[in-house]
Amino acid sequence: MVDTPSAPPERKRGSGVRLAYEVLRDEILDLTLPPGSPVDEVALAERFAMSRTPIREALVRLEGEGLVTTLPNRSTVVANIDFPNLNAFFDALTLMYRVTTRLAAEFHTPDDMQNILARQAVFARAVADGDEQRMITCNRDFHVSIAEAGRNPYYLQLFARLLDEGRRILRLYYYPTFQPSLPHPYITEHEAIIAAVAVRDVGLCDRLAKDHADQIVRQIQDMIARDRRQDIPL
Amino acid sequence: MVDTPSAPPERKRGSGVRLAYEVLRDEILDLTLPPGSPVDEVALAERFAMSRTPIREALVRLEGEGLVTTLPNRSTVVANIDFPNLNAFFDALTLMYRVTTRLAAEFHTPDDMQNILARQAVFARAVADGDEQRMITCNRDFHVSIAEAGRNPYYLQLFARLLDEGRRILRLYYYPTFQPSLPHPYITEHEAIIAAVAVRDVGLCDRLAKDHADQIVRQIQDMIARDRRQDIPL
DNA sequence: TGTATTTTATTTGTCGACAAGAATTTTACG
DNA sequence: CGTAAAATTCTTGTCGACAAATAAAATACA
Repeated sequence: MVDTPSAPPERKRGSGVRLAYEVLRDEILDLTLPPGSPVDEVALAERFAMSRTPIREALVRLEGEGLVTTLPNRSTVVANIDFPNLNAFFDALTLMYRVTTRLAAEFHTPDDMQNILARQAVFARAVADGDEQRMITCNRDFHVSIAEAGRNPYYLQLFARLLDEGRRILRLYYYPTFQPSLPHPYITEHEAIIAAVAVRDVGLCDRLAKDHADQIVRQIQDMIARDRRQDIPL
Repeated sequence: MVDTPSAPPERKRGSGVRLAYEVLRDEILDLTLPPGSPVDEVALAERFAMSRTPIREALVRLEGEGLVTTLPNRSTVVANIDFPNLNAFFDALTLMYRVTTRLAAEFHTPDDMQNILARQAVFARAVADGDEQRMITCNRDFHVSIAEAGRNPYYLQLFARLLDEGRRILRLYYYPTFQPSLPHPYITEHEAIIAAVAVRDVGLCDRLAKDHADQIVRQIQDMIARDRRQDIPL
């Protein structure tokens, strides 16, 4: 570890919690920190070269978002993925796809459309590169940008949380299903959604969002089913 | 203030944050701490007879729920009610009423029904007593119990947050609209919802929940409109 | 007297340390 | 050799203190 041993705190005041929060959050969603793994405060404090106090505040924030679970007086662990309630997740995810896209059709501004198009371009590049990781996060960012155009912070927050949880699930079960050279179905679906939002066709947005969500849900379910078959050798 | 001056910390370890969190949360939703009022860490530390550290962790939690806003390196204040986006609030609230009641019809167990009936009884008692405060919180608890029966933690969390925000808004604008001796419309509406949930009539639940939500939204809008007319003397 | 600048004061963000509680290991005893 | 009790280690929850950043007050100056 080549860090600066004698350096005084080379970090801006107040940025400590955010740093720890963002890094931990990313590592949890990446599964770099797999579900159930213990989160040691002192180890993190050493790693980020800061005291335990900002680490704890970052953990409190992560607990509020359901990404870690704190056992009182015992260790805090990375939250498990709630498989028993997976259909609740699918249900909420589908609904949020629909309502955010509908609202985007109603309330988007020209700036929103530019933002959405930019995200879609980044996503398309990730698909072209065949980079699964970036595909997942860019897909998330694309739909978040649509939700932002819908201007409902309550939906936006829940939707973002659901998309993040989906990121964990996808990363856990991902198998390369699509040939990278063929046009990715998400690309064309995204383009259809963009067009429907642009012309403010609420009904069409609802249908397209539902189809998109259903496809993603089906994809995840297929991956899980395939995985389960391997797991259970009765 | 009759507190124990020389007493050593007469409080269980680990209960400090929860105590501060719950009290502050209640006072914010009560408008005992009105929106925009500053939250002084040292004053709270003295008041709760604890160090600033647990106070800060409670504030981080509250910030995660959007109940306080932290200006970096500056004071943290009780979050304002977002009037410009009030229709976003109404939209989300109505949707959550609908989906949670629908899911309750699908998935409720006998225990859930008992719980729901108990909450309704408590609510009815608050109505009979004409206690507006308890009416608001008991109404919240009633709908939360329905959402719990729906078994979707994502909806439950958002719904609870929306109902809490509604508690603040109602407390801000409440005028006694109903004669306490007459049967309160919410009572009969609740009873209709309970019956529809019990017989698992999803469609009826959806309609009743929507009507109920619409009525609450209209009530709030009326109160705000009445208030605005007084405020603006052009 | 009004404005700009320095000084003071207040409040936050962070730190190191200590004590309580739980998990683990060691010891005692059958 | 196995089980129960005691001691130890380890991690967390809390505390008091210090320094940075901001706000407020005081001072200088036109």
